Amino acid sequence: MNIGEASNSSGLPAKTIRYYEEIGLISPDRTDNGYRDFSETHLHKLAFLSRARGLGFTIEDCRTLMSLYEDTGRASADVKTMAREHLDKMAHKIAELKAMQATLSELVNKCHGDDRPDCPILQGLAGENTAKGIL
Amino acid sequence: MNIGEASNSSGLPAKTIRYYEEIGLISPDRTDNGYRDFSETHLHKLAFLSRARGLGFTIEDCRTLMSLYEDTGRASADVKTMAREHLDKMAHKIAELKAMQATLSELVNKCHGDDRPDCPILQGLAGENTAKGIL
DNA sequence: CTTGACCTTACAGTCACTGGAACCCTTACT
DNA sequence: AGTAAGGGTTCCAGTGACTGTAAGGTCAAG
Repeated sequence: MNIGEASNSSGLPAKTIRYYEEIGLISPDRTDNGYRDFSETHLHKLAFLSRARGLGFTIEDCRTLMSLYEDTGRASADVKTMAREHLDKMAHKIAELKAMQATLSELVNKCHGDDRPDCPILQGLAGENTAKGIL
Repeated sequence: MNIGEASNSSGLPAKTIRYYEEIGLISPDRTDNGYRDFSETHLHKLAFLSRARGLGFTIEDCRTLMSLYEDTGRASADVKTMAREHLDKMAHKIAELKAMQATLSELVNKCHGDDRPDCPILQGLAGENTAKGIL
């Protein structure tokens, strides 16, 4: 199976699959003409990577997760620890985004948004309403 | 005022301020010895940039926001539009993260996390529970 | 025999910094 | 006058995870 089909099957762009090979996440065979040749096992790995990336794990996390997956003697605690650390990071990121969202929403609500230059958003960015403690 | 003080005053690392100069976001003067020299106006701009970046606006957004800030004939509608587009992106990002969080949480809850190899998290990543429609 | 759709590599670009090397300037202390 | 600490300067490379592009090889159909 060549890279186009592997791409369709995994949902990963062909470019990404080549990149994954370059960094050693996957090692497809080669046919005589030099084309990459993906087996079912390779497709399985690509799907695994696609899901792990889709959950926001870093490439290095994916590398670790793959090796845990292939290590039948792993301890599930190790996987759970990684996952929880990742959940912590996500929660942190969400909180950060929500804080930004709250601040900007407040400024947006104050801005009449017409053709006049008066603009609470710019004033907020310029620090002109520190008294109100928004930013 | 040299770059160290400008950094303290704005909260931006000196390296970042140099970078902002490099990309034309700010143009401090120079003293005879070649050191950057920041005026009050420059500090004001740096604080503006720091707040805008802190709200997640991209560098290019910051460039636009700065020029709107300096254009006393601007229409507040233009600023509001940018801000709303940014809010949309943030909302989208938050939703994405929450979806990941929900999926991974579910897997984590199923994982006993001990020294045995059986691991629903890895099974999920491997696509072994598509029947349950988690991933 | 050519067209079009595939595949290959290699290199540059993205975004917003960050780290590091090598060097210059200023101030304080001996 | 020497020196050491703690500024500052430039330039280049690296980060993460791709993505774009150029230049070219391969394959199946008409």
